[in-house]
Amino acid sequence: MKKSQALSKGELEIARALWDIGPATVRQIYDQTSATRDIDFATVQTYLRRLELKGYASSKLAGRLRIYSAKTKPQAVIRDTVDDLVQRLFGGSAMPLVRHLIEDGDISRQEIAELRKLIDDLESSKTDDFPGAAKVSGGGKSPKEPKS
Amino acid sequence: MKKSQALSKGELEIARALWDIGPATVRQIYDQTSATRDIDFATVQTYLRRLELKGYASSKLAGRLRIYSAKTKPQAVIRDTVDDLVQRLFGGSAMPLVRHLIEDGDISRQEIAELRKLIDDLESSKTDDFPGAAKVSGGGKSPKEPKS
DNA sequence: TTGCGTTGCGTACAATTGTACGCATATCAT
DNA sequence: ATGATATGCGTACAATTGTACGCAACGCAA
Repeated sequence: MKKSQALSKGELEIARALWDIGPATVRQIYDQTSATRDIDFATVQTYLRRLELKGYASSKLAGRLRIYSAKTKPQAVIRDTVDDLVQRLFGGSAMPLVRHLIEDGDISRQEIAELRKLIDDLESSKTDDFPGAAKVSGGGKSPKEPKS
Repeated sequence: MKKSQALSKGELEIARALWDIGPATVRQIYDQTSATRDIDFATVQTYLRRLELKGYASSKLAGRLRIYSAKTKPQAVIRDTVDDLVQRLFGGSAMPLVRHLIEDGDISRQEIAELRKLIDDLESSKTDDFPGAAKVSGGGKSPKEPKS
């Protein structure tokens, strides 16, 4: 069977809003999203419907309002999305993207510190480990696995 | 003026191949790309045509073969693409993406070293981020060249 | 020279994506 | 009550994207 359908850019945007504010009505998502970019209420509605269709959200009627809830964790979707991009744009290696992000000046001074801490952790957790045996401190996540 | 049209995922893939191997015939791009993923020769042809239409490539006939050349630097396209993703997925801040990439275990140990170096450079070149807060710490590093 | 494979090029077409209309209700303020 | 407003829901439709067919011309091997 087909693997879970990927989200389009627009859908991603809505999904993000949904993650952000938790279970919400169309209007709430609309308010949040339209603050940043020009979008129609009905369009948001459609996106949410499609999000549900694709299995990324669920909804229930509460009175006459439909409440949408995210059904998947952001991490999973983000991973898939980013992986796909990395695949197409860099043939699969993440490093070039990291490099790009860092060199492109999108990282603030303050964030550099955090970043350093991050790689410190990473380094210590990876020492003398076999490839694939990486363990990330803090988040008990399942290891990456070959998909498709 | 009209903002340059974004590239679709498929187009990005082809663009990457084009950057990779430089000016090339359809077949060359096809060979390169089809090694990784299943794609039709004619499809590659179409992508290249569209790439040219959108202004990302140019081409000329050499004998009876059409040679395509990338017209834009990868950096620019990558930046636009990544920026867009970051916008939609993280509301504009790049850090969450960096964090994701690092925590998701896609960075090898060797790359960590490089990453650290990158950060060092960044830190020293960013010291005058906001006015009046000049506090230089590092030795003279090669300044980051402001590209566009 | 006769095929056969290759490429250019025009064209096609289904799926997906972005965007939204319109109607039937339901609700709220007056 | 009544009209203005909001929402659900079905439906629509153009643009973009992914994928490819088919033909004509070209060049190489037999």
